[in-house]
Amino acid sequence: MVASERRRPGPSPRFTHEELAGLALAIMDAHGSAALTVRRLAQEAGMATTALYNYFPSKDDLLDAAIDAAAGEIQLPEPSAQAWKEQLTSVARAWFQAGLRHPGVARLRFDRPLQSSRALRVTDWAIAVLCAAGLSKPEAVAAFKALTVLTLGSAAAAVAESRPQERQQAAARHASIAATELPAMAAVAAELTSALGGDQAFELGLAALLDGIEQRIAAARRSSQGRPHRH
Amino acid sequence: MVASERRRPGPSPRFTHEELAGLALAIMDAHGSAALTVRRLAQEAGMATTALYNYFPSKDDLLDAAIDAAAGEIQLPEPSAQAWKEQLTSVARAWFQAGLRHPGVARLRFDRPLQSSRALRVTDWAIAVLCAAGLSKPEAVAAFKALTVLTLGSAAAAVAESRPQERQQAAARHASIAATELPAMAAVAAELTSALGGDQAFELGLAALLDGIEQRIAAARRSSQGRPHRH
DNA sequence: AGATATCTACGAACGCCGTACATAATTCAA
DNA sequence: TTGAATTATGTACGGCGTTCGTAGATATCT
Repeated sequence: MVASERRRPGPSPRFTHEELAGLALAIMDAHGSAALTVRRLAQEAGMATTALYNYFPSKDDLLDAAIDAAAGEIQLPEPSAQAWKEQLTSVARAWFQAGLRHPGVARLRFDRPLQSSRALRVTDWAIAVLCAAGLSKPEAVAAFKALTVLTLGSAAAAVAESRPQERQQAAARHASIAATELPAMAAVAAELTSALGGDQAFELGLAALLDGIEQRIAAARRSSQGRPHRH
Repeated sequence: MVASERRRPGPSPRFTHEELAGLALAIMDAHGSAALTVRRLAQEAGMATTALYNYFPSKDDLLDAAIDAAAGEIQLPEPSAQAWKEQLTSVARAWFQAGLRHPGVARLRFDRPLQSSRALRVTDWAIAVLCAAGLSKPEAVAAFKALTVLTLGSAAAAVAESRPQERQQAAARHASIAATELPAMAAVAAELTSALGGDQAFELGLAALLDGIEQRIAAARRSSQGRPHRH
């Protein structure tokens, strides 16, 4: 059974999985996620189209590898129970920025659950921080999921809204909003079109979400200290 | 210029846009968003493939119409400044449930900004509620964006995680987590695999986010009452 | 009524896509 | 040297969104 220590004949591979994943990521970054096709990646790598299937069994696995490469960019500080809020804020910001830097990666979070090893490293860190801050296990898991959804969702939405074509259409629509039918939107039309909407929404959402989580922690601590044993 | 009041010769269309959009939505609901192809929709409608292009100039516009149909299901109460939190909670829940009912629609929020008329109706309502609750215009816009990202992102993530194939893979991965490498995840492995994870994360995130927004409103009110005019 | 303009419906075809398969070329162990 | 294992290549298939030329239906105008 341990006989998998056999030799490895045949020509040596011309690329590593890392190189191909990085190249795929670069194509998506430069030309959008729709531009990443098997044919194009093979061409830019200088190999035949179907040779890619010696590295990845399907395009799906190739995408997973590209996501993993992007997830590797996130730096994680040592968990600290006191500064949990600041730490989660800075890591969420880094995650958000990585989503902006790699358009088309953030939205993949909502197609498939991201389970690559480098992404799990972030998950593990965040859950450790949330548990150390005082959340119960189920609450920590739920809070982490809400944080990733807010972070990567904001990044994906900001990317979608930042495409020039979409910006023009949105601006035109906002300008033509009828005050009689959509009074509230007409009143805030200027804010809707503002350029940094995505970042502001993320920052407000992140701060509010963490404030709300802090309240939950305080409430749980209070109730457990108020009547420590129900007798 | 007003001469566009001409009559309309030619055969009468066999379908309305609403009918086709509803049929497209039904196909996505039953068989997943990938199953909605131009050819399949035409076949189920009993028409030739290319006849669809007499109704929608591209598949993109067809998708917009399907999203619009789903957005029409959301019921909106009369805005009330006192009960803003309860109202936003119930509407966000309805929005989330609609996302679950129509898998593949929620994730489209992160591909394109959703600007259809029936979706804008919800936007208008929510911004009116947030402004009436005491938020400034930019804050109301940012808070609304954060709310939609959390709501539809949670729905999209819950849909992605609920596919049987993904559930199996996730369960297998959680079971094989090495406690030495990912200690926090190993400690909460049971919670990670739990079935209702998506709903719980959404509920916690929604409650925490609204609590955080309430804090902001209270803080703004306090500071404006403390020194009402700066003189 | 007939002619005409305008609309819907259709079928064939184009250029993409992901990928299965058969085959050739390369490299190692025996 | 021989043979097995592995990578690389070219061809081909079915499906996709979409374009285009054309045929049929119908409301208006002469």
